[in-house]
Amino acid sequence: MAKELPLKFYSIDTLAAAKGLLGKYLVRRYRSKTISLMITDVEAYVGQDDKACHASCGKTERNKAMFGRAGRWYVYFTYGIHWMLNIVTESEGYPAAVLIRGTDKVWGPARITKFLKIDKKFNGLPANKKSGLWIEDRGFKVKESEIKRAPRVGVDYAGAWAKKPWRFYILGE
DNA sequence: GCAGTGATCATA
DNA sequence: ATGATCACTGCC
Repeated sequence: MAKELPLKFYSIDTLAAAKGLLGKYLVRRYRSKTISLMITDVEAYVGQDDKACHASCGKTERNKAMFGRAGRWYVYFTYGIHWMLNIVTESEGYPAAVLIRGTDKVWGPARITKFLKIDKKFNGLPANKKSGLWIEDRGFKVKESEIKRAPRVGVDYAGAWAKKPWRFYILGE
């Protein structure tokens, strides 16, 4: 039982979408091979008021994907080496996204993109089979009581927003 | 603990 | 045009 998540799955409240993604499978079709990883760690970035969100300083060439339709990928490059994978949420025009931070087999936002060969090409593409990168529901249920919360990582500069427990994860860490 | 790495953005 | 910044990783 593997059901591709419809794009409308993402056009809801970002925190709800973030929690909903735990236990789902990130699937990459690459050179006739299919790799799947269960999502276990995510962070929510919500709107222009969120000082930790890239969109807090307005729309730019880099972050415009976050302002687009839900269910698209927002992929950006940072620290000169790393690609970060996010899925856009909520309604078009409202900048919000969920960062995929960890999976069962590969942990670490930059490691995931490296492992799955994800780069700028995916920025703005829809999360469906056609794009080669999508998310599936394979029937794995995550109980609300199993979801742990923590402040987001690497956003100390964001003042009060840095304290918001918008990181959601299951298993260890 | 902190260097490495380079696209992106603001400033000019 | 230049300089600062950066949702990280890996090595010291």
